[in-house]
Amino acid sequence: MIEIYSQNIDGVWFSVACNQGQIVSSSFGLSQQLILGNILANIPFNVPFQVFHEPSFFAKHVLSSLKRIYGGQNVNTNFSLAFARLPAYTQKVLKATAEIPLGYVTSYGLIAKAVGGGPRAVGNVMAANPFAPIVPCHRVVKSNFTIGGYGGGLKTKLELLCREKRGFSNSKELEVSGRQLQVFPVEYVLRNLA
DNA sequence: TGCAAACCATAAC
DNA sequence: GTTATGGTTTGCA
Repeated sequence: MIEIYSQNIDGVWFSVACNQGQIVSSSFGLSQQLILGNILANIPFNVPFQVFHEPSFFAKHVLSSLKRIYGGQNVNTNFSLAFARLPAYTQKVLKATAEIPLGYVTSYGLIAKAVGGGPRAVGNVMAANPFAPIVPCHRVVKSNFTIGGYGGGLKTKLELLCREKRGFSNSKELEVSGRQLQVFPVEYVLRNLA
């Protein structure tokens, strides 16, 4: 049984679907209806689900983590995510994205170089990210450090990145599935907006 | 700058 | 199988 919880914290809706301690999907946004739609679209069709009003202990923990991620705080996102039902390539891209640290961004193209495939394919995975904002797809931008797109709206993406600003000044290299992935301070994005 | 072409995994048909 | 679809990138005028 998949359990679905949603909660409004300080004017923003957060929602999570979980199954025995594993997160099947998560989402956030201004409209409860919209994010519930996201959640429902991402749960498998052959598993029964139920929507709860009172969060369980685990759900409470997840929801408050979502809220803290939304607030730009450093959060341990070591949750067990339901990757298994996703296509192999999608898993690789999401896992690479999950490695991008707070305060940094990278580009669609660089992720593509690290995990294979092309930039547009990476963009497609981002657009369908079932685990927002746990898998920080908002930290992926265009190669020229303009913002790119975002499911929850560009304004939201920008606000998230602003709150994640940590004053780093140098790029750095991550190791992702055996290859290097370069990440850059989020300031690179924020600086070229007027 | 702006436009066209190459790009590549998915989902839908 | 085939096609349509992007949260892209690069090259060239």
